[in-house]
Amino acid sequence: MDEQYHPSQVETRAQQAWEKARSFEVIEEPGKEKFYCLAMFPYPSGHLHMGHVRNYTITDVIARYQRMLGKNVLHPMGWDAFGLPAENAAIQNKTAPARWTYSNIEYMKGQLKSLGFGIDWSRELATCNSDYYKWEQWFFTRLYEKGLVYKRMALVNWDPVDQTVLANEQVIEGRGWRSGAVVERKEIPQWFIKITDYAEQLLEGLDQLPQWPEQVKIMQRNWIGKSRGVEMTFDLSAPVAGIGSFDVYTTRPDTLMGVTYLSLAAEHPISLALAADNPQLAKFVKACKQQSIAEADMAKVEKRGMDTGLKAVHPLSGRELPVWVANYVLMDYGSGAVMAVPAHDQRDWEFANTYDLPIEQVIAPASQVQDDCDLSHAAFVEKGRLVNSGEFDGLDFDGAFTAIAKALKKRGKGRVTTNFKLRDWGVSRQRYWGTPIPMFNLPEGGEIPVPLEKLPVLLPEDVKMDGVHSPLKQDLNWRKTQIDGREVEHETDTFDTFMESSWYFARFTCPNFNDAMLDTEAANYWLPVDQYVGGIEHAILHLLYARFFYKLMRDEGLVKSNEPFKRLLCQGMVLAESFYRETPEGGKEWFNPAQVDVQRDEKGKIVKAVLRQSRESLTVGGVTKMSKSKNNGVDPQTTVERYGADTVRLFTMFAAPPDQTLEWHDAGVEGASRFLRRLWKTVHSHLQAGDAGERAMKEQVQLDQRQKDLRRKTHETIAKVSDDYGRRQTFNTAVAAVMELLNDINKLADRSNASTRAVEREALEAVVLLLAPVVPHICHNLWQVLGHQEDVIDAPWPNVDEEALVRSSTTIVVQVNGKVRGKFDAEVNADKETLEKQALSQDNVQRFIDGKTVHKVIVVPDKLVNIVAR
RNA sequence: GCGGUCGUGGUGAAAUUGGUAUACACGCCAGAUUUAGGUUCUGGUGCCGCGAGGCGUGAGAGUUCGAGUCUCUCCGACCGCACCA
Repeated sequence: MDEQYHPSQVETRAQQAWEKARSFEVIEEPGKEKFYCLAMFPYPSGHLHMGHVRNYTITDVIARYQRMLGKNVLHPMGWDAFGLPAENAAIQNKTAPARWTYSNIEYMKGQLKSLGFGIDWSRELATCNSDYYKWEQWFFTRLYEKGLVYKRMALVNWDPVDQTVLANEQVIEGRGWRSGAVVERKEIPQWFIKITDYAEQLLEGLDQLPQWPEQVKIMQRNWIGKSRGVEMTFDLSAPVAGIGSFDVYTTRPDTLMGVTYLSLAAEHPISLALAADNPQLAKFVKACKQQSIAEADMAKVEKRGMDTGLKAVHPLSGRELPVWVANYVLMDYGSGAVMAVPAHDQRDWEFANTYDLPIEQVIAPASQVQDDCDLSHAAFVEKGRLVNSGEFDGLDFDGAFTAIAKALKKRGKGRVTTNFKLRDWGVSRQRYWGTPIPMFNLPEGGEIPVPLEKLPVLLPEDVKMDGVHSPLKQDLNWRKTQIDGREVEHETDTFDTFMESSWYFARFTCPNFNDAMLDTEAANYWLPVDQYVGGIEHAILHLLYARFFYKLMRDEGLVKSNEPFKRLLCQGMVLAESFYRETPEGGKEWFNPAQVDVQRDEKGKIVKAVLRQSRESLTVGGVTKMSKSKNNGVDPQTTVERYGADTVRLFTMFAAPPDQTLEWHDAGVEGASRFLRRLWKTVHSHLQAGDAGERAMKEQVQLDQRQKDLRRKTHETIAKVSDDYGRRQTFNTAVAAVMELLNDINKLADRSNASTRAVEREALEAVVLLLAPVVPHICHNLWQVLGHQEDVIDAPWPNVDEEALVRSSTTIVVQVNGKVRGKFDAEVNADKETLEKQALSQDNVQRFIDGKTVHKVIVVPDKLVNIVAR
């Protein structure tokens, strides 16, 4: 064994061994317990970033741990290869999106291999491959046949100069990112999948996921947003363009008598009809349309509106109420019309104050005797007791809900409904680099799905991008085709890329199956995924769509279970310190942490940061998410080359619990590297000392106290680390526990007799086994030099020797009035009376209860005695 | 705006079921080895105080024998919001 630890040699050796033995390729073994461990597959952007490294280190640790527990572990990897960045990069680099994507995949695959992830590369897939998207297209046509797909008009961001649709991301402060033109909302025909048909199931399914983080389940519940309310009809006092009424939905029918006006979306048919011969209103409608379709922007925008002059009839009171057009109502949500109760809704309250609309109180606080409440500063939004509501006065929320719904129903003006905030999934994208939507458009209007024998609808890969239009839409040859002798046109829109990421985990079970979307035998062996790991940013959309798709596949008979991901872990972001200097123009020039030296005071606090080369002083910009704009990204490749993959993996797992943010610090990486060197050195010295003393262990030599203590520490650590990997998934505390054990081994540092060496051998082997999932390369080598034939990846996980854990005595803490005043050793399981007596006999305890009366003594066995004295 | 999360030493963090606050590591200080520096090793390191002791988990209140942990109010930071993935 080499005395020095050389990471690159050690890592090459281990990686070659795994490659040669195809260690991570797995097949279905019906007799063996399976474990499907999945990381969210990466978008092939060009380079791995630290977020990827963190994600795949977590799944690799879990996968390797489960393998050592004896399971048949599937840990696959693939590429979420369609998407917007490829189109942008293609324009910039004057190449095709396909070429750019494939070369990125090639490079990033090499990076993943250099990190030593135990991945079954035989199952690799890329979603831009037609073998993959063919089945997605087929599945869409099946959904069409089942009536789960429909086409309707829906809003997009429209760039009037480039004449193209923009993603929300491409709209910067209301303008197109390339043209700079003010972006407009536009309605165009788009395909939708009826996720709302599954809203109830998606909601109920969350209750069957005890191993999901509570916060994710809460967010999904809120997103689905099930509510019970009343849908009602407001008649217009005079019909407009043949429209005599419109519908609104409310969860607060108890406030119905307080409605003082109604608001319509700019795109509402009534708004449009009125705008046709009202130039002022037309101007306002146009202004409303120059607004982002992103909900966050909608919420922040200044609320504006315009009175249409039209009146609507209150369904119960018969009062005529003004109808407004408002910029905060969107046609795509609900019915595109809302009733306004300024007294009891904050948004309506603000709007009413701006435009001097009446505010009429109809709810009084339930706790108060008098009816009035102060509405001069804010709306009263709590539920309470009805006032100023005629026959409904005095009712509480539930009573009013029932009574008002009944009254509306009697007049044929409303009904109680269950509503979901969840909206159907719009899957049409007017872009090139995606899965072509498998539909034929008929010349006379309407469409037919592309039959299976004509699938896949291939996306041409050899294309030129002009930066504005989709090559698909430009290519008339591609568009024109025939079916059954009829001239038809291919749909030129492509799918939302969430489509591909909604079922890739199922395809990993049979990536090369050509006869169907899934090989049901393989799929039902591996699925559901036992452990899914990915960023919290996917907590809602991706995870909801994937759950939905899984239920669709179940109903198609492709999979048998109801939920795709049994256990979920959402990892935190990776952050780094940022540094900048002010430029003469008043901007900020950001410098990468790798170019910066920091100076500290005697307490260790950072006082100054300077540019290493010029010694120019910089401003510390704070710890933020690694990003291009702040130039604070740390390149995984450079770090691996400098320290080795094991050091990077160790630091990543040690620096923070997986679900929290992780701050990247080179000093911390140094520490991880130091620990691995110390581990290597300890094993080396241990082997140098001679015979491991296995005979001593076998012959059950009587151990002295120090040896017993180390054995106990060894087995306590095995228990702790197993719990941390398996149940708690706190890898940082697992690593810390192993560090403690290694510290204890080195403290003992007595290799003079065989029985001590035997205890030390047991401890060191435990260290190597326990760390093998985190730092597999060094452990692969150390396991060999410790004399084992089998690879450490195939070694069984160590067992806890319960006998080694037994303690004869334990430390009892003594408190007086909750403050620690002493400690003593006591026998394990000592009875309460003994502990109380011993605690009271302590000198320091006597000092603190002197002159006081002991009122009560609380004894927590084997832990603590608290004396309450006054 | 709505929904969610998080605030503990100089820093990353630990404290798992309400029971010793700060494990493990970084940084810093001192010493040893080497000595060009670094590496390596040993010891110290929450704050105030000479000490006994007091204070201390974003701020404030509450429940409890006992609160980092539970409850309420406030402040701050971060994530998502349906066409970035």
